[in-house]
Amino acid sequence: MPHAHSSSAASSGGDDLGSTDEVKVFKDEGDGEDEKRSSENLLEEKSSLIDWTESEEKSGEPYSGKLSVKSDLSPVFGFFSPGKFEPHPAASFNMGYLMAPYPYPNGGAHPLPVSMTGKMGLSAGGGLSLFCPGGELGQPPPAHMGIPPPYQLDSKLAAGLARTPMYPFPGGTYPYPMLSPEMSQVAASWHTPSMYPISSAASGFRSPYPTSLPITSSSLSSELYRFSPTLGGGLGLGLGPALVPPPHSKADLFTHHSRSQEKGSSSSSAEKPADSSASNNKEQNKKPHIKKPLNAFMLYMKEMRAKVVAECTLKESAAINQILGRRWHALGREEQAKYYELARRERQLHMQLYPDWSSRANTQRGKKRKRKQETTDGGNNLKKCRARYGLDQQNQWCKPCRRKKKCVRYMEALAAAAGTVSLPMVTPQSPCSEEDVKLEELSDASSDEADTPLNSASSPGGLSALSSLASPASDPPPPPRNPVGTNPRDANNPLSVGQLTSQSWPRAAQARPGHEVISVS
DNA sequence: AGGCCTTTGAAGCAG
DNA sequence: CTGCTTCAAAGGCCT
Repeated sequence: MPHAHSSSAASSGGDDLGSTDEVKVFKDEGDGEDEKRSSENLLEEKSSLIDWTESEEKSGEPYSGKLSVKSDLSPVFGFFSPGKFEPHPAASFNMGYLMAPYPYPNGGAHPLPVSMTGKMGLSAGGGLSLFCPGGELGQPPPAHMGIPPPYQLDSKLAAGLARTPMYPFPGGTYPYPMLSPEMSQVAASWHTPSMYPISSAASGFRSPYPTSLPITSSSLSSELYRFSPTLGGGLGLGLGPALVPPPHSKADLFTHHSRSQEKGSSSSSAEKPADSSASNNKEQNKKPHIKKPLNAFMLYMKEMRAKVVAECTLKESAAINQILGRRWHALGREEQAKYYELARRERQLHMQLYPDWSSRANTQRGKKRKRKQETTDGGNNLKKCRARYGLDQQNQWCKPCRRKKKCVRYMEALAAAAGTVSLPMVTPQSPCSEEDVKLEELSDASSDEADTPLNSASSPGGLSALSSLASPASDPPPPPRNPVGTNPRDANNPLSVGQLTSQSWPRAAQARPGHEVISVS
């Protein structure tokens, strides 16, 4: 492992093995009305403290742990939504593999009020509501309950690194709160606690892996639980509904419940393949649909969606996702690291559960393939719009051009040539909350920094290209976000299954449409 | 009823 | 190797 944080780092990046970290409780100190609606729930759920104890990492047994439930305190695992914790056989366990220390009891239900964001963070110190509420900035929570960030980002880098903005904002700047000196300090020291309740429906995390056992609430049964790699219950991976009963049958293993699948149908997804057999061929029906594991951003969205929905009146996911995308970029790197780590575990678990699964199977599924994106014209079409209307009339561009934000490349290329990075073009998204307004204000105030090339790296890969420049030699080197290491199936992958290292960052400088990283050379 | 929108990241495929 | 495409979640909107 070329980087300092190999598997050993996973055991030292904040949580000593064998030690027990007491979960810091993030509690809303505010007294607004917002608390009212969940105060009762909060009180009720301040009944447990979950301590996560990691046992020593062993080869082939990368993650075994023990979860113990205490009383009197409501746990908040950083961004992990705590909630009512039902004592479960898995509350104390020692699983052999990939058991994530993220108890997500109650399906991710969160004891803290949703709409408190308006008065936390920002109002307190001009910071983000994403950050510590109530001014409790003194001590960060455990990194991610035993999962150290891939590496410790030095504060300077954390302060300076912003990613290429994906969204237009008033003033042509991107609201990177991290650019604020205050926020840089916060970012360097804090993990974002998830302070918001997540409705059970939208809650926490879906159960991407087979679930079948009806728990208590039928409406929640498919959402709250996910099964463990051992299929014997216990803590599920990461975020989601952690307590997962063993599936009844193998068929259950391949049953995915998701809102999208259940959309418009009262039948579960498990039944759906048979229902839609008319349109699907038999082969496809035989093969249950195994969904892709959620990536880091998806996990983040899952957690934060309810919060944004609560803050905003709008419920359209498209708009919500835009906001979440902004916040994702505004998120500190350590925060993101947690999600990357979780996503990595998701993939590992998924791989363990479905060794033969390939995403190709999903793309070739009976479902009507989504329309191809401008393949007929190829990339030329994108250039046509730009050439046709120019950058100043991007509203004239065709949808795909705008959607793919090809202009970003163009603009970034120009900016790179000029030594600065300009903004991407996207349909404007007005902020829905005070927080977002503040985000924009912050970005305006710090637009100069934001426009520096250093801050233009896309997340998170873009950071890699720049981090070395930004970080002094004495700083811990970032993990090599090399392409090789990202695919656990890759034989060369240092993070192959069975290993758990701190390396969790995605490919370096992965070029994405509209999210291109400008290499600084 | 089902696709679209919208986001980021992962993975697969084509050239 | 690079770039493109699809899918993962979500829910209102649109056809």
